[in-house]
Amino acid sequence: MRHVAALAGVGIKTVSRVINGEPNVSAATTAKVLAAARTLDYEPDLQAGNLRRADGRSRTLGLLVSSVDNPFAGSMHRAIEDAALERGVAVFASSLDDDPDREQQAVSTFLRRRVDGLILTTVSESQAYLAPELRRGTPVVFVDREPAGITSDSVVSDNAAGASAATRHLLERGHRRIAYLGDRPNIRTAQERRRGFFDELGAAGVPTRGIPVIEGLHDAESARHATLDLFRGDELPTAVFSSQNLVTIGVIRALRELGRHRDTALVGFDDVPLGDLLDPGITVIAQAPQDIGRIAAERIFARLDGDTSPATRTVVPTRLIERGSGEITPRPEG
Amino acid sequence: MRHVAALAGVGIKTVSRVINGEPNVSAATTAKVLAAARTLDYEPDLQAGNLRRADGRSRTLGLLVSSVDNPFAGSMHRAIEDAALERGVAVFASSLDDDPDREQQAVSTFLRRRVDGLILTTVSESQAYLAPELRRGTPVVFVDREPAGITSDSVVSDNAAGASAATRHLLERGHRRIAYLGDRPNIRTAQERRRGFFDELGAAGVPTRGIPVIEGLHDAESARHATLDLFRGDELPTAVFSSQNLVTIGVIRALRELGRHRDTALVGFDDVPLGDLLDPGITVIAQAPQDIGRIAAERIFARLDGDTSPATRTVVPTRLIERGSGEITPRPEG
DNA sequence: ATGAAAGCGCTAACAG
DNA sequence: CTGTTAGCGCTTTCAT
Repeated sequence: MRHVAALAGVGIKTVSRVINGEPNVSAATTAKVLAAARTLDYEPDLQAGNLRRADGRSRTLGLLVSSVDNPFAGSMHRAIEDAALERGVAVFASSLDDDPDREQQAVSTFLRRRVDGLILTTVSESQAYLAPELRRGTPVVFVDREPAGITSDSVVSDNAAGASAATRHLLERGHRRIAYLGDRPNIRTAQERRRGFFDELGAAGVPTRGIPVIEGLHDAESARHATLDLFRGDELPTAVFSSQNLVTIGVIRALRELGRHRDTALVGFDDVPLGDLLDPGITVIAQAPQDIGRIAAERIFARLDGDTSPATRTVVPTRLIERGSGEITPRPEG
Repeated sequence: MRHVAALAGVGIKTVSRVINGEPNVSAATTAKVLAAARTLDYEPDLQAGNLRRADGRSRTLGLLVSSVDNPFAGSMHRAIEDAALERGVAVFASSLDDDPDREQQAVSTFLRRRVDGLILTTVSESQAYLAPELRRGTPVVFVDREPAGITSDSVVSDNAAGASAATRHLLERGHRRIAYLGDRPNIRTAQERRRGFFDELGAAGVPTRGIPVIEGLHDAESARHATLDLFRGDELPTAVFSSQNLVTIGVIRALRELGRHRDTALVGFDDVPLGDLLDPGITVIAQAPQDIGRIAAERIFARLDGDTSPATRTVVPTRLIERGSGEITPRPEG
């Protein structure tokens, strides 16, 4: 900046004014400065500026997700990025791999970089460690999973209602032996889905004793194995509810291997890529990751713009998409 | 930091030493400082430190891809993030949507934030605008697409060889009327794939006059329409080569609608999610986005570590995965 | 082993 | 309209 000022033959502050488009600079001076900046390939240093700037904002956001390599996270990320771009805000992303230690480390890393806000899919038991930062005024929005041990804005799918809808869908088609294949039970989202499932069975008066429940599934392979095991017993389920997209994929693989994909109903929570092209098509409770991301970004920016109202909890509805697998009726013999 | 120093009753520099783990601080002092930092919830400001730090590094990388909401980009992103994490480097990601203006804007934004290096899937005709930055010593690695108008490290798939392999695969099964459905022809990657396709036809002595070629396809919908149009004519192709994953998806949809997915062969460039579960399974030329990302990150860090050897061009091999759609033989009548 | 002073590139506050 | 001075939070250099 000094160099530009020297080359343009003006004061350093004038350069600052031109770069930031502040008023009260003559057109001639502006032109001179711009020319000098161009010949020197000058790029202003945003970080240095933010050090002194009144609002102290870095125009930066931190996003923590299970993995950036995951369709759900990717959609959310994209929506957040688009909202951020409009405000000249850049986004850091970090993958957590369901590791609580990594969550705290990543949060700390972002805080050191003075992100203006944090959007996170938490994986730790409690996010109380964020309290001091929150008190300091850094907005934090929880997406997909609600916070524990702390109060802050959250944007989540209607997990219980979605799971209920899926279960009802299967019950209405006559299924009674519906297997529940779930994620790790310490994840609140998984608990909600489980609750929705059992509440609906209860409402229908279906005894839950005989219901096969397998939990702790975290990827397609473990879900595949669990499904294969499940079908080794007698009293086979006539339908499966899977609580997460990777689990759904594992179930699909297993049912195919067993040759049971045409006579066993399946409804999965969260959409599956190309689910409409499979045979049968996969009936799912689709979430709206784009909406979740967009709303989360809106919350962050509202907070940054001074909104100090109490923490909000936004529930984004899910949608049942019938594609075939969920409309299979029970085998006559059970 | 001043506050911490005051609370601990030491000089500000001592705090700096403790935080950065520098030697020559007594254990007692270290403990005092750490305690003070904890009670004040102190997080060092990385940006402020970098302002004065000798190497002037921000420990930050910029990644530019078509869209963070895209399986290929997601895999690459993840691999880069993992490599960066080991070195305490955070990653900014930005989606370009094939918009050259957006590319330059995003690059500029990242430069202003003083990223230590840039990894980009370029969409502009020429990247000559990066020359000054390159001269200044910022490493730039091009991924998936090679640079034009500038020389720098690049990591790309073997596009021509992959397309050749796909074409050979179809020729060997007796196909002669193979339709080519391609991306925008101004993309170098698309050109390479096209070249591989026609080279292989030429090598086999197949006349290229009658070969249906449709280009300029950028998403699944446009590809679907193009395929539907293609099958409205007479002299239907017996096989299709699609040059990109979204195009492949569009072709699959169209073939299904036409009821031709079992008698028309299809090989797609780039893998398709769940391609193994479709019926028929989708034969593809799979790329290795994780490898590309990993190698790109390695290049960046090697440059940052002082490697000044000439620009390298790393070609990552592709792999033909047979799943059924590519092994369909021509209809008897043609 | 510790601290004081200077300065990184910039913006804020206040002159001229 | 333009320039000067101070200082953001930290690291460097040099002294103690």
